[in-house]
Amino acid sequence: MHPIAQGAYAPRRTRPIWLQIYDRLLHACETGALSPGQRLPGEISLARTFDVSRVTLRRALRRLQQEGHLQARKGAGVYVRQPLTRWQVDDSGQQLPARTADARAMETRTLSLAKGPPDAATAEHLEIAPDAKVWHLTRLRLHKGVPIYLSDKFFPADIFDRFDAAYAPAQSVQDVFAAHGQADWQRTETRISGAFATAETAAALELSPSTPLIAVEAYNTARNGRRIELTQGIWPLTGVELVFQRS
Amino acid sequence: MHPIAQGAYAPRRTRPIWLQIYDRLLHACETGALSPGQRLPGEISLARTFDVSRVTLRRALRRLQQEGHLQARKGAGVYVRQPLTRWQVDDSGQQLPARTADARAMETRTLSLAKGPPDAATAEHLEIAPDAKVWHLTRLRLHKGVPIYLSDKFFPADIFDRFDAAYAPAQSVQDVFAAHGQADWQRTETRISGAFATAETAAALELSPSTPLIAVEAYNTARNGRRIELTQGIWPLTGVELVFQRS
DNA sequence: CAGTGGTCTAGACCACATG
DNA sequence: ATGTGGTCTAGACCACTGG
Repeated sequence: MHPIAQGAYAPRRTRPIWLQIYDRLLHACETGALSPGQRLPGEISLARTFDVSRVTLRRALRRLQQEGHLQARKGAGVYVRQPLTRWQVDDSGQQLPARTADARAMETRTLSLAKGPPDAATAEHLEIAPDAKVWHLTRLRLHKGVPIYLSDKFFPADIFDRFDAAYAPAQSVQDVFAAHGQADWQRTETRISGAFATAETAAALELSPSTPLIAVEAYNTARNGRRIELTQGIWPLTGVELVFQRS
Repeated sequence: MHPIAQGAYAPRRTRPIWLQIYDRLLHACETGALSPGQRLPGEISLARTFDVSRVTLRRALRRLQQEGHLQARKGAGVYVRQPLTRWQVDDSGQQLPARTADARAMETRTLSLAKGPPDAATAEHLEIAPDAKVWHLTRLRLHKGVPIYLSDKFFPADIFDRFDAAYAPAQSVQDVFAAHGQADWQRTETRISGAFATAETAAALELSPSTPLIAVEAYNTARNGRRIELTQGIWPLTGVELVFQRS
């Protein structure tokens, strides 16, 4: 028998079996008995090991997936995720690029960049005409190789006529702003809410579908009051901590 | 047959049955076919209505509970929740009490107020000695009678020697600050992360256990740098929107 | 191809809330 | 006492992944 499953269960009335299994698996993740990247035995096998039905076992696994400790891949198996980052975003002043406890381990991957007509909601957010054009930038941020943040950014194309050329060298939005004479801007509004992973967003973040997420929507505004950027981003509910500081 | 369940299901490969049931129930909540406060038929009956097993039906219900549209009460039934508030908290400047779109519909209920020794973590957060004393205030905020925010607040007792007397008249922390000569303070740090409802927190917020939550931890600091308040609060993941604005 | 996770079924027992 | 939701079981078929 696998060592994780050793020992009898506490009475069911004190704590459901599936939560006791959750406890043991979580403990195994935290102590390193299950190491990141490792593949778990199959669910049928695991259920036999824990001496429960597959349904009960899956309930424990589902909770661990929602919390980001495990990730199931259909047809492949259940894998132990890298421990989630407590990501500290300092959003005071004009400090846009998030400072991180371990900034060198952060990687930004550009998934797509294209110019086109905005949908109605985006046009309204940016306070532009529906027939104007916008740049649409989709990026993924990874910490130690683990995707932790997926964002869509929108910029009015009339202001940033050379977005792609300015962005390409360093994948830096700040560079784009600077190249278009937009050095003086401010993060004027940040909205935080909740959501659940769709099939697509789950795939991008390497999470199980239906995982709870935190969603952010933010505007950057130029000195003259014009909105020059709309950001919509999501990250896993657990394992990321957002920090707002004021001196 | 209940009208909500009318019509055949789309092929299972396009969308799982439980998600199709979820879709229909959600639509019923949004259109008012299921009105707030209403009790749903029992799960066995509902499963028969939707022509699925109880397990499949419960899967749809669970998702709706996680999103705050429904709430199950053991032994009593499943009820339709009041539509969730999009709660806008303006946290700029010294504006502590959250401004709300409909402030008159907000109610604050004090659950407990007591003076005692802090636990180790609280002492560290408030930067006080472990053997100092702190006031511990637990409150619940309701919008239109629906609990949406549960908070624990801690204050160093050496500063606020008459907390209870100053707090009682208006249930106002600001009044306590004013009565102790602490008019000049600042919200210096706000940390946002995720969590899941325990049995206790679920009961207080009238949610189903294991519902995903957003958690906030914040400090208020006096002019001299002394931390005078620690707040730890939680609210349902969905249905609340936190807004940070800067002019 | 075999094995995986995703979905679904038809039962069952329990603790709990309500009338 | 009845009915409720919470938990659990032992099966089954499917789509997908991998060797």
